[in-house]
Amino acid sequence: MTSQPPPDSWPDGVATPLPQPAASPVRDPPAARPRDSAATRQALVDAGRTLFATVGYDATTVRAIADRAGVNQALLFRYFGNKEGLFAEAVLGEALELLADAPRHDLLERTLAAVLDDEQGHAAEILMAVLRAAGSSQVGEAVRIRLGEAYSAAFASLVDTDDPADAAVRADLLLAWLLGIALNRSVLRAGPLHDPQVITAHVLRVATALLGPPRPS
Amino acid sequence: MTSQPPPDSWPDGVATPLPQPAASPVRDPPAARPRDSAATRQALVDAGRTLFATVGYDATTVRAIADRAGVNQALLFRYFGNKEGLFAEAVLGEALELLADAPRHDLLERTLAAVLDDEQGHAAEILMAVLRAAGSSQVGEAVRIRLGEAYSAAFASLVDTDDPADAAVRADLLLAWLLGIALNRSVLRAGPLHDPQVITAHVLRVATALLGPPRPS
DNA sequence: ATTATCTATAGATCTATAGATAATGC
DNA sequence: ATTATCTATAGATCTATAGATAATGC
Repeated sequence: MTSQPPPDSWPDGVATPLPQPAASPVRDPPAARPRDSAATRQALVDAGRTLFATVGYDATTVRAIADRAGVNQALLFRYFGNKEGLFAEAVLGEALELLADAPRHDLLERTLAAVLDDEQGHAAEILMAVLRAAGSSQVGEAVRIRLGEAYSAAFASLVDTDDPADAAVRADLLLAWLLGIALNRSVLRAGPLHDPQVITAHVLRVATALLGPPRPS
Repeated sequence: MTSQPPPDSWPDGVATPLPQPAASPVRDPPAARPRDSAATRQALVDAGRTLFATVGYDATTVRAIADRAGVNQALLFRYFGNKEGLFAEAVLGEALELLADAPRHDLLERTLAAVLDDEQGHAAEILMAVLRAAGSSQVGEAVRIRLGEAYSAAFASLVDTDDPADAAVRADLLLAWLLGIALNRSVLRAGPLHDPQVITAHVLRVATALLGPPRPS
């Protein structure tokens, strides 16, 4: 209600409006990239992924994406139809590929590492974008559900039980945990969950209690 | 990209635009409530809390709140200054009160119950609104942090350790879990995490592993 | 000639305000 | 006279489109 200084430190590389590469005041128009539709598409996909990951779907504007990509905003519509189209390609498509490529035995470790990756590598960005979109209302449920199911199924294979329903519950509980951790860290940048090693140790330890047989007895 | 039927089933009582009480086509203007600023304020607070809880802060428009409350949208600004002002009062203020009133010994059970409450009682709505706002970018970090710290501190008192930093980490991990569960359930309405009893059992069981001494040995 | 890119703008919101109207309190 | 409520609208976005311009390929 009072001062509320405009968020001076944002999630990541995304400073207040957006720190174009280093905005030296005047320079020749950014090399006037040679006409290259593939590169333009890719630039939009990359910019979109980053922004969706750092500020969420709703708060990411088409113009911000285009600006970050250094291309005209009309091209986003030319190549992806609309904002949702770009999201589907830049985030959902890549998230499914990511999962498809992953070996099962270290799925938890790898996903956790992506969630905890402060340098926000490729995988981490995709995951964050998905997780943040899950909190938003715009992006169609159908898509979220499709993706959720894929991850659910993958995690369910880690659970030590014969009951498929039980496996699904426990897998989703574990995913929910990762989601919560990711969101906590994205908001409270320097909060208690800042240290990846500490988090990993706790999560792996406790996950055995969650995934293992119901009562070790 | 293709059909994407407009979300026919929304989180809760909030159907597509909003199902005014039962919209019988023509009726006398809703009883033309007698002038009552206190009641108007309260109606706005209630409507805001519900909408923030079900569709999130960003996606909740001032007009939607006013419509749901059955009052003119200008009154929202008259009484709360702006959208953030209403959020602060309807959600943050109440969330802090909620916590202040809670006895410590069953804090986890009570919070969990609020998260899992499908009828979306008062406490559940407040909590959901907070949790969803945490995923949004609009609502000031300062506020989220303030609130996060309050809950963090409360949960930290549950942890069985002498190291305050360790207690904070584990408390936040538990909170993160509740946050993730809440979001999962708000999105995947009928997903694996639909049964409160099952969830409660798992969470309470596993929480002992998280909160208890590092290695029971 | 084809295709990538840009300009300009329509059209739909959405927050917020200024100022008029109407109901109470005295 | 005070105060609650409503009307009307400014001003800022934001998504999306139509159509012009300019760079390549032949």
